[in-house]
Amino acid sequence: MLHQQGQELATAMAAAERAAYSAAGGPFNIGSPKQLQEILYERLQLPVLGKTPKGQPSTAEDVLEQLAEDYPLPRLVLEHRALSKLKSTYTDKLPGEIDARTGRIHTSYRQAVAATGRLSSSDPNLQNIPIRTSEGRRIRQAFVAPPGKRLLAADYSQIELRIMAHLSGDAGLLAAFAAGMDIHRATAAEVFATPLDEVTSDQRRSAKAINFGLIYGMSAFGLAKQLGIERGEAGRYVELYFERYPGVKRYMEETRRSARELGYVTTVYGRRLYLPEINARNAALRQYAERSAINAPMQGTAADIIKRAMLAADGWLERSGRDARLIMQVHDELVIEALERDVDDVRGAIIRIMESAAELAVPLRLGGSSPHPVGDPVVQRPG
DNA sequence: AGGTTAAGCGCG
DNA sequence: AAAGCGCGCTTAACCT
Repeated sequence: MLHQQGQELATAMAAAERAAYSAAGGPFNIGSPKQLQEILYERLQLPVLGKTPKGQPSTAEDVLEQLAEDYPLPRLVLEHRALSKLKSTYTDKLPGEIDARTGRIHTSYRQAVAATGRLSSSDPNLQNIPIRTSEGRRIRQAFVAPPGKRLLAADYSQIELRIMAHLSGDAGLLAAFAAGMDIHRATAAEVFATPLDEVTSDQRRSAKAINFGLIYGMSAFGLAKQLGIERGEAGRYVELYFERYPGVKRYMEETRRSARELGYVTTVYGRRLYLPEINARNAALRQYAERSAINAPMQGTAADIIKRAMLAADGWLERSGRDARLIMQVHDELVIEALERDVDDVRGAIIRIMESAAELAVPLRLGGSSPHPVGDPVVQRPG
């Protein structure tokens, strides 16, 4: 199955490569940043829209994406890169990771790597198996349950934004989650002063970028870059957001203040992240620490919660006496393997356990809208 | 030959 | 001056 996809990827890569040579006016190593940089910025004289940390003209994805609007070569390079990433990292490698004794792929989780308390997965990393593109999703189809069993995947819906609502106590955000609203749509309606059912897809997309940006401590500059709009306009979005959700603004300010005073931030369950550079004179270092201060309580609390859910789920599965177990964790998602005949029971229990793993000021809910994951039935709430 | 770093990109 | 958090893996480029 992966072998077949590998062949197809190779063919598509060769086609993209030939087209790229034609657009570049001659052959070159398309995988070589140095050669590509020469072709783009010296031979073809394309505008330099970004630099690498070392000051070289960047050939990174977001830069090439912008250049692709006006020139043919960048799109072909991006296509080739996407295909090459899938083939080299997944299609070619995963078959060799199958354990001879179990016939399965086993990852290793480490508990003391990620600063926020997340698990990290390696050898191989099973927390970055493709899903965002259709070609990438094909790789997931290789992950299947043994005969008579099924895989269940259950992921939290917007857990970090729910934690932001909990931590900030913002009335508008709490109300939106209490009402079970589509949070990005609700944000768009507020920021753009539009009735909920008149929110455009563009407005929702912008609101989504704002919501994610908030979790990451992003500035108006970063938002502008992300949305491809003027900085002033991005600044107005942020201003409007904070007017509509003043509790969030207060929370962000208080988090920075407290981090400066204490030198650390904490999650809801008390995990600390120390930020020695929060008072640095060097602005870049200090601002990085500030963004970490904003992000860590939300990312870290989510990590705490899913760990509680893992313990509860494992306990329930064990006590239930069923032939069912936790297979893996992907930050806000658990994957369970169960007998076909037990699937409905296990699904119900997992939903209950994950949703009650923490008592926040907003309900915890599981996702259901996104087509999902590893193999088969996505765990959804009925109705 | 073997190790390290930089650039890039897969996921949440 | 920088500008969006947390990871791990692959390839190219550079080094010993």
